[in-house]
Amino acid sequence: MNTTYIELHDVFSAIAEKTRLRIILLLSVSELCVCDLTTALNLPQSTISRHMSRLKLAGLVTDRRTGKWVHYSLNRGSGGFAEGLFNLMEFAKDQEPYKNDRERLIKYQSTEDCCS
Amino acid sequence: MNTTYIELHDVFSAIAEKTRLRIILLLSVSELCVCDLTTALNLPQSTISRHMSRLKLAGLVTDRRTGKWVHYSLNRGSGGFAEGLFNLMEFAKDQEPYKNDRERLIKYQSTEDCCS
DNA sequence: TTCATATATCCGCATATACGGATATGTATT
DNA sequence: AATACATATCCGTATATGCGGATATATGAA
Repeated sequence: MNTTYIELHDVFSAIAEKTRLRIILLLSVSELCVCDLTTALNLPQSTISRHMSRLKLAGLVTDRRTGKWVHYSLNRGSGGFAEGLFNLMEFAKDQEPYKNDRERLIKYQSTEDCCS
Repeated sequence: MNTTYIELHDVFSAIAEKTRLRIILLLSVSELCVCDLTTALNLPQSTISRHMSRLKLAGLVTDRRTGKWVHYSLNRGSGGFAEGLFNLMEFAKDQEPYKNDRERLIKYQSTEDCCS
């Protein structure tokens, strides 16, 4: 009985929040750590961390610890549902605020480097 | 400037509610009027009507008036995004409470007939 | 062990939204 | 017009959830 039983409501309510949508759209580009997201979205660390925990619980992201840093990435290939959602959302990647978020992240990553 | 601009958050927050999910899964079987949904879900009419208005605003359903009755159906083929969502959700149709809702609706439709 | 840094969790507050009875609107029918 | 029925909207209440500073935990360096 270890089959992952997906509840539509759990997944959709995890996605139905503006900040978490921004996070997902950023993660669709590359794996990121909490400090990356904090900078790109200009939000307190506790806010980001809380959202990541929610996304993880819904099975939408996975985390990987490397020393002090925790790297999050989209949980692709986990059976198809989450993957299907991510693909559907792609069309919005050049809308705001997603496009701006991506640019801010790239600019930041090219200068500083929180998780070296 | 009449191109329908889809906001991810609007659509997902419309879907991320338990009753509205049940409504969408029922509509994926057939077009229904408010009285059908009220019976199948055993909820007050005002509750159903309010949810329908929300789903319509998000572009997920369309309505069609016939006399006193308003028939709602899924807004398929409206560009792909909503359609894609509906297809993704199909996998859950035999989970509860969706399966039970469907059976209750069918049983009711075979006896009474609110919208004749 | 002590300190610094990254992340997670706690907690009180503010806000958004679902609820459902009451009421309004719309559409026949007589 | 008066009535009946289906649906939509209003409104006060209850609940869920996001917020962010404070604090706890985890890891590595000195």
